[in-house]
Amino acid sequence: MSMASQKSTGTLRAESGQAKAPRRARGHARVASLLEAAGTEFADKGYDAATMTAIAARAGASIGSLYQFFPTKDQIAGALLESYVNMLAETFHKLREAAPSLDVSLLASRLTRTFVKFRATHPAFAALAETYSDALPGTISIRERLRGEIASVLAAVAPQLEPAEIAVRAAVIQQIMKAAVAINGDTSIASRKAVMDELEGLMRLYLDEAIAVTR
Amino acid sequence: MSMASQKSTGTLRAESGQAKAPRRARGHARVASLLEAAGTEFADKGYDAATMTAIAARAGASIGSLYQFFPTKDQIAGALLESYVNMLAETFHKLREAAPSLDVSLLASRLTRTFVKFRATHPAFAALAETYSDALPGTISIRERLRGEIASVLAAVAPQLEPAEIAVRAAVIQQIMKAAVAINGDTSIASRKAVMDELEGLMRLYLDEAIAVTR
Amino acid sequence: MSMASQKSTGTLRAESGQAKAPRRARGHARVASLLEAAGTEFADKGYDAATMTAIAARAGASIGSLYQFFPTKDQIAGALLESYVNMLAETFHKLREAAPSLDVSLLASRLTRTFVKFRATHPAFAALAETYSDALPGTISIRERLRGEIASVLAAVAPQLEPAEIAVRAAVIQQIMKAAVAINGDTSIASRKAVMDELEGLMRLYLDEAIAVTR
Amino acid sequence: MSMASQKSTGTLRAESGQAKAPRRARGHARVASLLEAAGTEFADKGYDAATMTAIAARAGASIGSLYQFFPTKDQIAGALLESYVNMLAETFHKLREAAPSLDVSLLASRLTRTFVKFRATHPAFAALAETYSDALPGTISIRERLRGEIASVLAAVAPQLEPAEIAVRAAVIQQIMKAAVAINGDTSIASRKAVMDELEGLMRLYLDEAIAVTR
DNA sequence: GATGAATGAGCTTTCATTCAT
DNA sequence: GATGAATGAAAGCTCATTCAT
Repeated sequence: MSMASQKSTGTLRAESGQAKAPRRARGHARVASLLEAAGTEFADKGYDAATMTAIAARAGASIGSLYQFFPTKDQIAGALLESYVNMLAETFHKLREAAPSLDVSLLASRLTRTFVKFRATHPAFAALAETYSDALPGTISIRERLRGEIASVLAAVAPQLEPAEIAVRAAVIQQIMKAAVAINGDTSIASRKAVMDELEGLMRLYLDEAIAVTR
Repeated sequence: MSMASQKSTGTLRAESGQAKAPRRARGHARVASLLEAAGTEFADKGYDAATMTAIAARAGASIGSLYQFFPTKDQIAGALLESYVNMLAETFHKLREAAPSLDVSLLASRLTRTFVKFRATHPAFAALAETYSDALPGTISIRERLRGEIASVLAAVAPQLEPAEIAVRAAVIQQIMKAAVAINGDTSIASRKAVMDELEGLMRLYLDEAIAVTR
Repeated sequence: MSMASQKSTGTLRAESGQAKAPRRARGHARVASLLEAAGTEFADKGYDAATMTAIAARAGASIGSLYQFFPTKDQIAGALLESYVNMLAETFHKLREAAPSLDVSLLASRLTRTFVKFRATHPAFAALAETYSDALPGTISIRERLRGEIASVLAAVAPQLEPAEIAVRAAVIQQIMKAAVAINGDTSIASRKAVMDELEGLMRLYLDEAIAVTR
Repeated sequence: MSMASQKSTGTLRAESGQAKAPRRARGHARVASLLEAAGTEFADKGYDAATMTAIAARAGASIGSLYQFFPTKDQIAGALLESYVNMLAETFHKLREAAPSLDVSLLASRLTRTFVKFRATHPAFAALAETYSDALPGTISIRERLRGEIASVLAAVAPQLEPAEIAVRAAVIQQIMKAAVAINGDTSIASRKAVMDELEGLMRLYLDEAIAVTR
């Protein structure tokens, strides 16, 4: 088992100095194709079972080339995860801007489907987010960061809420979003569509309550 | 990475014939201590990083002895997971029996805390449930089985609901229960207590709606 | 480069818990043959260039078998070195007992040739002693230990000397012994025999002085 | 282990054509800084553990630039070592000129400290000298060359000695000089100062004998 | 049944060296 | 000449599993 195995050590990205940045056009292309390859590999196999060799092979690169830019398995996973989080943050920013002019039920729908859609497009996200679920001490975890984004969307539609109240509700909303992903990926559920609608209804209910709360 | 790694092979518990049952009291004690050792090892390291050698060592047994009872890593994990699921089923059975005489808010509280408590007592459960989240074709997954248990509790308090309706609602309730676990284990949340209460409120709301739906 | 590389880290045998002791006859045989193989490999290639794979191959063992008993390269080197040091200590003990009844020139000869002979019989000793020349903090280095042995021989023939005086002279004697090894192994010296004699003369001179010093 | 590792291959400096000489001032500065960087890297890590990449980095040069001037690791080590040997030769030349007018005890002191001082100023010397201790067939080893220098100093103060006699004594003196380095670097010796003095005394004794021998 | 030795495929990582720009 | 990307053999080490005693 590698040192990077998430539960065997608490260190994780502790030592992960940033992956060496490419300084040439060729390098940029390589990094991009390596990240993409890593994405498919992690999605296919999960973090632990994914191998550096396989990632390099998928990218059509030599193992040495992979290590040139990502000196550890942790680091390529970290880089990938960071890009995912940034994309998600971007999505949330847009949602925050659109939110005030949005019908509550539409907002509920958007929120409920944000993670679901993202996961469909970037299937490695779940595997990595799970592996890197705990933050380093002194760091902000992915979960925490995304919760902050949700909070800012919520603040945009329910400005009258206290920050503490927003934080609590953002945490709940985040869980509903995650639940939607779980449901969506659970092939053992006969009527997934119905459950998804139910979840969306719950989200709407919950948002309504938040918005109406002090009115 | 091991060949047994869940995602790297499609085999999983495929070959898992039942772990050989011990014939004598001596054997039962061994099996029990091996399972316990596996539990702490999996909880500490996660499925992938846990090693058969470490499990045997924790149980004070030799590696050969471990393999006598559990011929693969999969099988000891499977046996452990099964025992956990049985314990949970037992909990749900009790809850189902108590449910009709329970206040809705009390039932909400019980449900919300069932997984939370169980995870506190059996920390390996989460690690294994995650690893073995997907069922073998033709098998029933853990998730599915637990959802069935939840459904039966729900049926006990809302007998007027159609089976399909119950199935959908059970799926949602299961997600709220999982959310509770997530919240409870997320140290990055400032006011975990408040979020837990909020979640319990949501559960109550949802149960109320179910029970009242056609009345 | 390995973490065990002597100069890149100050740690060396720091983490080297003792190599796992064999508990079966077969294991003992294996350990013996592995140590012997390691001896020839280290002698041939030096510590850094020696490979674990080559050691296992020389012993006719699988790489796994080697690691069963010696979990790191450091540890097999350490075990080997320790056995060498013990053999040398034994030699010194015998010399100490014989010393009082020995002619000074004979003692000089014996001392001068002790390391030379040992190195001829155990060619890996030099390579390892060099690599592990620095002691861990709180540990006693090989050099130090052997110096102690020399001191005890000296004390046996010059009992009137103060301990501090003995320590100083033991250090010098040790250097002459090492010099003898160097000379003996230096093929670029035309008249090695003559130089060896010269060195032996120097040793005799130095011993004489020590013995006569306060008489 | 690298292919260049000295003991693993018989090649050594065999292929070491001279490192390409730079044509311009710019190049000279580069070479100088590369050599200096190599010096600190070898001193820090030892020959094996030192990496070409690290040397280039220390010099603020690219790896390609390093290889432009020193096409192999062997060659940069060789060039460095040669510069060291030349410096030492220079020191010996001066000593030879001063020797006739020097008190024997002063000469003893100078000789004893020559290597000690040099090593303090050029800590990589020891690491490299060790690595390249054996000469290529047909070549003259460093040790041999320095022994020649010592011989010429000795000849300056003891002109009546036969060349063969001088060669033998030079070999012994060289060993005492090396012993001084060893003592000086051995932190496990309580009274290093006393041992150094003792060694100097031995050197004086030995020189006296040489000078007086046929007078 | 218990024990612990044996196995070897496979993993992550390193680094001297080469090459295209 | 400088740069940094590319390469891949090879190293140390792990661990599920098998087998002889």
